[in-house]
Amino acid sequence: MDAIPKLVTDLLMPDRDGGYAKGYETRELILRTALYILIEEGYRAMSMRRIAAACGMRLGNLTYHYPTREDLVRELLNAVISSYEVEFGAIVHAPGLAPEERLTRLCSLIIEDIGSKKTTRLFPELWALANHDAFVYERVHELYDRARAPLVEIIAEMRPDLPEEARLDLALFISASMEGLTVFAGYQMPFARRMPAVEHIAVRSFIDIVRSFNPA
Amino acid sequence: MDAIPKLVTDLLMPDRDGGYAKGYETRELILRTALYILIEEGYRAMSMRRIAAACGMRLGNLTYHYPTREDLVRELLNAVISSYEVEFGAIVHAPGLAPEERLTRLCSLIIEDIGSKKTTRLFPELWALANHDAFVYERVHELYDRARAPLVEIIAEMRPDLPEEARLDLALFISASMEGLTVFAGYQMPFARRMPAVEHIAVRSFIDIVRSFNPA
DNA sequence: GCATAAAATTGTCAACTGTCCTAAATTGGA
DNA sequence: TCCAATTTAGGACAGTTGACAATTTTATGC
Repeated sequence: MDAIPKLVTDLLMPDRDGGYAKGYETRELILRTALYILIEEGYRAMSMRRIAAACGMRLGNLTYHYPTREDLVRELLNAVISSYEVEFGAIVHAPGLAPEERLTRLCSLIIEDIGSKKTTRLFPELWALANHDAFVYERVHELYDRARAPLVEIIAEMRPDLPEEARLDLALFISASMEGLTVFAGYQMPFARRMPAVEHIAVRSFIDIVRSFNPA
Repeated sequence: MDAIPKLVTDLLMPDRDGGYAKGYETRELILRTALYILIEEGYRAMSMRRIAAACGMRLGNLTYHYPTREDLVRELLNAVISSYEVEFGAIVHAPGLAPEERLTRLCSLIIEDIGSKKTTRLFPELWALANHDAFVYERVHELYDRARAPLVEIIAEMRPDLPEEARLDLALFISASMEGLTVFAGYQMPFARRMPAVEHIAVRSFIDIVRSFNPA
């Protein structure tokens, strides 16, 4: 298999404040394992015992590091979402390139990530959780806010004539449009093979609408 | 509150084959209650006891009608998804209308449904479940296949010059694009208020890309 | 190396889960 | 009206869950 560019680091752990290095490594193992189970088997299967067993440790040790399940889930989502935020924060502003070209590259990057197993499996779980958990809701939409920022910037360059609200609406549409591909052309989805063609349509469509949109 | 047009019947129960009317009503109550819990509290909260309690019946009665939880989930998804299929099957082919106008109406209808509480809450659950359950996967994508059919028809009218594959790709993009709005502008989502503006952008964008797309 | 903080083990707890079984009550057709 | 099929109640079961406490083992700065 060819080397697939890893777009997003799996987890961004919070800084170690006190404690031994061993404990820090253990917490990272725990969250990484929990993420693995979440992706492979779903949220329902991600029980404390299941995580501990998959880590090769005892339940008591897991509850030592994460006293409650809620603590663990919170930290897991923080770590996962933070890693996505870092990724999108690192998106280059590629000076000198035409805004259309930058829009194309940005969308390609996002769509490529959507096609990865991790993102295809993880985000539907997050969307479902967000509907019944205020913390997840906040954290997920905070991520999307940041992910839209570079989009808004490019749109502003292409359409300085537009009011800010219209730019936000355009960015929102483009972002939502790409996220929607997850369910249809994401990893092992029925139209995963059509992703390149659909990506082409999407990017063309995005450029067209940004160019031509009139909020009247 | 104004009367909100109900786009989709909650549930489409399978025909009664034998048994008393009472039992049929009970099964409908069970599925309706299960759906309510799924929407309000999520899949994890939808336990057999929780459903029975919310129905005001004993657990034994519930397991009489649905011996296993898997049976219940299966029947629930069948009933829910069937009701969506019926809805999309009933979409009028509105003869005499220009294809652009029919595309606009169809998209408006779908987006309006996406803004409903039921759809906004239910579908992310289905997407998450589909990632770990082959039955849900099949059933959900069967629904989407049917939902795309009228879209493909309209596109075919607008672009008889295009090869069938390109039409499917266009329909896929349009469908996915709308579904993606769920997470951002669905019921009680952060940009629910922007839905009308985003809908306008979406429809304009869809018409443009169908009109201008060149698969070369 | 030693003392101490940190980490990991082990066992327990009540609550909850899905499934199953038997007996009582109800339904609706003959 | 009566009776058999159907529906409901009620209880029991083993297994799982998250949380917790007491104990032992390990890591690390001095």
